Amino acid sequence: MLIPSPQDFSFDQTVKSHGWRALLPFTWSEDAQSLEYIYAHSSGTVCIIKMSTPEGVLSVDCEIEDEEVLGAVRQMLQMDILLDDFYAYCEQHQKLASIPPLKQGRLLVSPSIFEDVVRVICTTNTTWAQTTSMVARIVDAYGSPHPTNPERKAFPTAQQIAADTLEGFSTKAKLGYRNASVYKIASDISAGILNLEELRTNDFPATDLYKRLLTLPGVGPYAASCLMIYLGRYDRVNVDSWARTLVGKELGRTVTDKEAHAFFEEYVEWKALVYHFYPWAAR
DNA sequence: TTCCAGGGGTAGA
DNA sequence: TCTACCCATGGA
Repeated sequence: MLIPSPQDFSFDQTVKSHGWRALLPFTWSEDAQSLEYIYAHSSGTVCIIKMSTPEGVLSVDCEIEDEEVLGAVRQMLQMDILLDDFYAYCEQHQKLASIPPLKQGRLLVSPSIFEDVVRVICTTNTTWAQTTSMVARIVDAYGSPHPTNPERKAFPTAQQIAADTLEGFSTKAKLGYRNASVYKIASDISAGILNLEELRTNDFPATDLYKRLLTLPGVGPYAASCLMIYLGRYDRVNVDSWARTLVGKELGRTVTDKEAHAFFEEYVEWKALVYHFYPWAAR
């Protein structure tokens, strides 16, 4: 089915906005320019959602094509994010002028906040290669298999992880010291103590949302800032080693986290989007 | 062997 | 608030 897209939507820019397309159950084909996601439908069926833009229009191919799948696609590609204010801001700043014509500003995210929380924790203090391995082990060990391609599995629910013991999870997922954090979050969701999805629907002030995210085990300033971006809040930069490198090149010296934050201070509520899509000389 | 990667938690100042 | 230190893991 063909999906009507906002005027300022770019499938290519969204998919390539950061590394999520390389983490299961996403798979990206550079040759076909198509993104696949193994989706656990509420009916219990696991299906493969294939997204591409063969004629410049977003096309979705799935065994199940209903409102739920369409909603998941719109969610993953952030199609309902409004960028008008951000683009107006960019047009007032010469350095950011390239962003609106390129239709940048949307990031690839997961259908559930739990999934993005687990992914982000798996990016902390490790290499990208190890992040992909960690996420792959979680999906392989606990995800529901596709009925006809059982080697392809959906991202597990919190309940599927919590059904195992911490020892079992640690042995299978091998997240190092992150095991306890991810298992605790999954267990709390499964027990009904924690509801991450309410962070999406409730209209929290940004500072409250940030504080709520920081209460999650394994989630610190970097991870919380990442998750805020996925929730459409851009007033905190997820300063990581890459941010320090880029700002360092821009300033011609090595910089601390504090200096990296200071570099983006002028971009008010758009700091994180500016970091992601700033026309860095190195790119 | 040592270092470190898209940091987090804690203790102590 | 800031700094120092440890934290599993696996590749370089």
